[in-house]
Amino acid sequence: MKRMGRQREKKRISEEGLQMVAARFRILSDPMRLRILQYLEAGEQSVSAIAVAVESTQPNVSKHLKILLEGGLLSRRQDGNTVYYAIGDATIFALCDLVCRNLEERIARQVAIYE
Amino acid sequence: MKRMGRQREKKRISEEGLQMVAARFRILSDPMRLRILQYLEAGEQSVSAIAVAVESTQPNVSKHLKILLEGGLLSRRQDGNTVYYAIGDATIFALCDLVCRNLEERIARQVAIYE
DNA sequence: TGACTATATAACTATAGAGTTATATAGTCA
DNA sequence: TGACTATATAACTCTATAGTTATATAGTCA
Repeated sequence: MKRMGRQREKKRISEEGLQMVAARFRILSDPMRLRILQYLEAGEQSVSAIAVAVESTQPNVSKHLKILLEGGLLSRRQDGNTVYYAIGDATIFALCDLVCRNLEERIARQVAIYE
Repeated sequence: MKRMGRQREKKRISEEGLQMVAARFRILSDPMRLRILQYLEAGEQSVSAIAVAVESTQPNVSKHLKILLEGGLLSRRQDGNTVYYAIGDATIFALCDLVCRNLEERIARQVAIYE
């Protein structure tokens, strides 16, 4: 017998819930944002450092950081003139790992066809 | 000592890999597609049945089904005149569960602030 | 064959959003 | 204060895509 929490156990997700889930996936559906997240996996970084690392412009990176921050995926810390962003929700890496593993399997299966 | 597979163990993801991951997230970033997936969780269904269930038009549903099929998330089976789609990759439900759990926690935390 | 049904596709509209350039904001330091 | 730096925002362009309507395709059955 499982834990029978308030939800879980094969319940439908409400329309509002589906929109929230879709919005979360949408945040992760941009390569630039994934690059930023991957870069921040090592620890917090300033905006300008991130811009250099992901090879984009500062305004573009700021915009993406805002999206990630408002999505709750990052945290923000200001020290004097510079602003540091860091991973605020490590769950995303579990998500990405799932997707990566899955894609690897699919590719492996495709390759297997030709062997 | 862990399994030391070909990849894994904190490796960077290539630019191409990031684009594939982003594309996968993009497929899941639409509420209508999530509705379709949720409906199909119970088992395979015809296009017209899906259209009714998700309250959309047949052409619109067909388009989304194509996206999901090409993304490898669905399988397709034709029987005479009607076409049945089914979940082709159950991993997506693990993904959605992760996101849902996460959102629930976030909401719970927000609520807690006001108690 | 022709009438009918189920699904797919084409063409179009409307909107969202990624990137750019220019500028505003806000902090530091002389 | 003014010069300088770091970040945020505004305004714009361009592209992608969700949804619609109309039509094409392909299967069934008389």
